Amino acid sequence: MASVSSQQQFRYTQPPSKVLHLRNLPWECIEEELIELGKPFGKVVNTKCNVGANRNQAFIEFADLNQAIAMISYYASSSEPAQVRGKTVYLQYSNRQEIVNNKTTADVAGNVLLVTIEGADARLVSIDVLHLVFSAFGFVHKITTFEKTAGFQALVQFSDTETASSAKNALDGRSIPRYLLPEHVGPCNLRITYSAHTDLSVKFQSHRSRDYTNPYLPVAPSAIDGSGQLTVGLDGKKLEPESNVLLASIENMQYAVTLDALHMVFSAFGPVQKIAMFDKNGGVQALIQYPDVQTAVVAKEALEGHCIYDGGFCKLHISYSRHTDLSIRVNNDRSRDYTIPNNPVVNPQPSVLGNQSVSVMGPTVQYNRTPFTPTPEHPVMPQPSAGWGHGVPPMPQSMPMQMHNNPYMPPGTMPFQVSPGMMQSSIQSGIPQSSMLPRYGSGQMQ
DNA sequence: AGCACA
Repeated sequence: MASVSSQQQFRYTQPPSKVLHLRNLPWECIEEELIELGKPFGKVVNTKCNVGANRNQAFIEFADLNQAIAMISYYASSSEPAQVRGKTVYLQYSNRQEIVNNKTTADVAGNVLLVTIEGADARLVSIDVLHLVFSAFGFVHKITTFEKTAGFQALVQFSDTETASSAKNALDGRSIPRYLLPEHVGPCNLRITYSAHTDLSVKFQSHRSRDYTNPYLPVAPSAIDGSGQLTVGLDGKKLEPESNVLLASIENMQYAVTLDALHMVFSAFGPVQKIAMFDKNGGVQALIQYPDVQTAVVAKEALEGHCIYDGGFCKLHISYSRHTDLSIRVNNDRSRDYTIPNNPVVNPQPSVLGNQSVSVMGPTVQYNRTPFTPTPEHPVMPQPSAGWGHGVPPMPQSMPMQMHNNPYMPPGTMPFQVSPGMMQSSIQSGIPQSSMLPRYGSGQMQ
């Protein structure tokens, strides 16, 4: 009933209303700014911002019609236009007499965000990139992704509303940093609202959903097979086809790297099934086999470019092997099949790590050592963890690493990059360090 | 730069 006549819709002079319609507002204008704008003329009793397709329109409602008239009259004759953040805004009477605030769930703050990834290549954004982006604001508990008519969407669960709000405020309307995306992927904007969810249900770790609080959650077969999904490394570069087998080459090998040392390093991310070491190009390389691609991905991302020992010694370079199952003919000091518990070891070497069991199944902690001084006998890097993924902090999750609250990068902050010195804390926390935080390109600001 | 209800 009472539909507004279409002739009245675009008349230049609307009949007065205590509701004013504002347009040409700056990006993501906030209710407080609207109140500030109207305050000199009267009492603003209601507002509605982020209206319209571009979300750059708004309404403000005064307590009294005369106050609205005062504001319109003032700016009608003022030499200075109404401005918000220095941007001229256009005012007119609304064709409605009151603001109807349909507070939807999207407006009610909660700890779960509904994220819509906009852009032609939105579905090429991997869940890992999303995790990285949102981890800048606090510990991300879970992420689920799905496709709806609205496009490619994700639900991102934080511990609390405050953390979720800080992420929403900083990221809504912004674009995912270019360097986090493969080169051929176009711009991807984030639209963020609150979800009514409080706790997401994640059954499997997969390319569609992750639970970073539960290292023991089974990995979905679909994730293991990759299903042709395009994935992106933490550095944003396109990866060669993922594999459960990693090829590690060791640079600057001042210390002999033993099979056991490699086993310890790589076991931090999951059960190592097989290792084969060999010489190539005057250096040492090794193939490390995990039971699944996921674990290998995590290990690669965490270890690439880092040194086994302090001082830049034994720097690892890791790529995916084309192998999927190594053939270990004999267990010796250069190759081993850890899936065969009692395989005789030929010419056994004294293990520098002591008498480790070779039973490896499941992410049980195998090297629960007290802190050690890094030496060739005790690689400095990977603290063994039962963590499934890089997003799983072995530390108490009730105390997620405190990131600085402002996600915007200070000038000069480098793009996401793991320097060797960060390695330890990166792995332990599972959360990017502040200096690794991505910088967010602003959405359209004008 | 021209009116919301998702």
